[in-house]
Amino acid sequence: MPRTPGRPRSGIDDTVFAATLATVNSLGYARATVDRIAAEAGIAKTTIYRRWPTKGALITACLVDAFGPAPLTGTDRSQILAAGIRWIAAKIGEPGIGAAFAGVFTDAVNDPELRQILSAQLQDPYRLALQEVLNEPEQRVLFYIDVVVGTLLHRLGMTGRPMVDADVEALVSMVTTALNPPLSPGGPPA
Amino acid sequence: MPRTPGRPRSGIDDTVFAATLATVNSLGYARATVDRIAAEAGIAKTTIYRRWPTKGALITACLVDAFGPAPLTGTDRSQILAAGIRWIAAKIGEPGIGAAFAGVFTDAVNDPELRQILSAQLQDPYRLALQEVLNEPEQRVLFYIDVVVGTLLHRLGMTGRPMVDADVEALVSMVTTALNPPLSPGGPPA
DNA sequence: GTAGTATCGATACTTGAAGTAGCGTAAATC
DNA sequence: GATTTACGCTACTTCAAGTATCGATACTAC
Repeated sequence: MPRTPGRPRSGIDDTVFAATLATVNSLGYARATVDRIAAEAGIAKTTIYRRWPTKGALITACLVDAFGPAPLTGTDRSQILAAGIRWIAAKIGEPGIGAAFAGVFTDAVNDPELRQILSAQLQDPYRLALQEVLNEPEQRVLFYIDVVVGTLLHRLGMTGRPMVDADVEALVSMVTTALNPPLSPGGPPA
Repeated sequence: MPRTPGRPRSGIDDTVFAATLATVNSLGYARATVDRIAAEAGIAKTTIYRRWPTKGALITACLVDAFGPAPLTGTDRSQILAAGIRWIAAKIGEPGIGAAFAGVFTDAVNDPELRQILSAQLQDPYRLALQEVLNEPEQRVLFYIDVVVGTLLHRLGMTGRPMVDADVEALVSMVTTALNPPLSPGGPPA
């Protein structure tokens, strides 16, 4: 296994990710500057910028690492979707992750390049997996993602606290009902 | 009608609000600096800071002015809620308003003071009106607001474009179904 | 060993935006 | 006219993102 010459990169990615979440958790997203994250990780700020081009890219990579693969398990489509909703709700509730997610989303609103990074690296893998397992068209899956993630982030953003389990279950019920609409006495919806 | 001595404030609030939306619409929220908004309005930046303590407070006041009262009309609760959803979706689709809304919301995530302003001045009036007209408890109405506003903002944030009518109708259907759950063959939900 | 290459740490710097201070001036009341 | 309050203007402070540079370090190739 021939390696390229030069000093190899030290394995500090995990250290930086942990420092990022810890800093965001203790200081909030706005005060989690790259300087402070670097200090928390015990490395130089310039080292961070050699690996990730912008702060948004760093946070996105951190979230991709923190989320990992979605456990889309269940015996039918409703159960699979419900598992996915409970999983993302729990992740957003973990210390630092929710605030980092909301922060980078917020930054992406007016930054098309970051939006691209966020969409491609964070949303698309889960969207594609959901399309496969639910056998639903892209537009429909994107709608479910808007509903679930938007709701969870709005709650976190307006209250500062993650959504409580009872409301998560209401969300599960609402979305799974939309996925498999019940036949109503007046006939099925057009 | 006795007036206090001193030079009266000139009636520039509407001019500033219009300049704010115009600037946000043409440049995006991030580049809509207070300097540029002041220039667009043809006044000094210091005049803006004499009226609103922070940029977030300015944007919030601008949104309160732009939204106005919600038209919660209809013959039953579902129709009233549907009218409210279509109204806020249309408002968020207007040029500048959606971007300004997403921007302040984003800023509020890590700014408790701004969150307070946003909650008290923008959300609470509509929440209270909804509680009255829907005859639902506060927690339930807050959940609906999270779902509707969160979904609309997530779509705008991830795509840069407001939600199309077909998806707004899917949202209406989903939320009104949750408001008045249909009796399913397996029995009503606990 | 030496040469070459790529990374790290450290310091300093540029840029841009939020918010503040101070001052002269304009428009009102008394 | 005296007082009071708001405006325009310029300059300033503060902070964070991102960049530039340079010496030191850790590896490969010979």
